[in-house]
Amino acid sequence: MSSNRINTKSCILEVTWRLLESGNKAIRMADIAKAAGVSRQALYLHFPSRAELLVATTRHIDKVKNVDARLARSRSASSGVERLHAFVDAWGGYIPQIHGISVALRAMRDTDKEAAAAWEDRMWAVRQGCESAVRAILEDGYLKEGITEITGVDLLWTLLSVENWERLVLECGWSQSEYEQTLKKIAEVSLMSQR
Amino acid sequence: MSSNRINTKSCILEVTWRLLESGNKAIRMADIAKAAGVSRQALYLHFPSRAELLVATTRHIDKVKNVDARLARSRSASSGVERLHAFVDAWGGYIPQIHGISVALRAMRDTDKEAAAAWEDRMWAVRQGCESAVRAILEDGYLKEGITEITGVDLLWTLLSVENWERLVLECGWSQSEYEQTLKKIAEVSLMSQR
DNA sequence: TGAAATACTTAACACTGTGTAAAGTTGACA
DNA sequence: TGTCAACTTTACACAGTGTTAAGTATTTCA
Repeated sequence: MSSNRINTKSCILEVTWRLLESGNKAIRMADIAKAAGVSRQALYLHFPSRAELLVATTRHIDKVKNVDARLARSRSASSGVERLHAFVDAWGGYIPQIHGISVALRAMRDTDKEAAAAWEDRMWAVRQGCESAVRAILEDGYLKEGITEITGVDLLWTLLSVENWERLVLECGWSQSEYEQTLKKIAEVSLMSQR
Repeated sequence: MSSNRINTKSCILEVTWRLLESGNKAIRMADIAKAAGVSRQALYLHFPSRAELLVATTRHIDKVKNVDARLARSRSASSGVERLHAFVDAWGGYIPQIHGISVALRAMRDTDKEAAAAWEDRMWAVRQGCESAVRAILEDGYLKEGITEITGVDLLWTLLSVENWERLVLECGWSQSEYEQTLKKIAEVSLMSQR
């Protein structure tokens, strides 16, 4: 694991990612160091704190998984409903990839400002995606009566939360495609006027 | 605060409740002790651990707020849709009351078995409520095609999560009645066949 | 060849918060 | 008067994060 001198920093990021994704909550700095084959103190040579290591790990994952490209694809859809579907696919499909790190980041939110800011930032990006989907529906003239643009965004953003994915997929045992299909349907009937 | 000798234990429970509800996360044993006017060690004379103090506090709140009576009322409704509405009112209206303690309990879930079990227990009770609402809809013959009893329960249970309430009410700034009305509507269009 | 820089290691310690342990105080009650 | 219950005070163990300082090995470059 030490891969002598061939970029210890990215080795640490990879290992952190792997450990967090392993499902074991309560990953400590010592665990990461051990798995990366470096001393615990070496982690602090590369990252000032646990929170910043986690934040750097999310950025690393985003880069590897190319989240921008995923989300961009949803923006190219023409109609509102297509855009909605594409966004649910893009973000909903991304959640399982970042689930481990998201658990760790959320757990630190209460005590650590860095972590809180990083998570909020991430959620803000998701909200942007919701916003453009809802706006597309609005422009098509299909936004349900009684729903404003803002409440529609609030609603879609809430439906697509990581916590809801966790509950349905991890706790209730839904498959990823059941999750995606059902969320598309619920988003539709909640936001769009039916005909 | 010390209310000399007039039941220190319930004084501790009250103070714990008040502190958790104050919105400040990161309430420590020392904070509770100070607010209750006893030494930190006195807490351990009444409660074996922080987790068990929190669990006892939830039980105390349930007793004071009479959660059983609240939920029982929803069971007396005759039609499925009435039952659904009554349950959203009952549980949705209860969430703000237990929000503080729920944050603390969820934060401990990862590291403490007691806390995890207590929260799961609570969520199981909510799920029961969802179950009887969905079953009533099913018996009325109004359960949406493509939705089984179980997936319906999963869905309603997810919609009514504390996390969704937090997002809509605390983050998005919805009023409690907006929350309740909208959730009733979404539950309806998601679970019931429209006519 | 040798000095300096880089990337670590080892070891020790400060700090926070939980939980344990033991000895001392106070008031009620019999 | 003695004893019990309900505390208090003090001290410490333990885990995990983060800091500090001194030492080592390898590369770089003058």
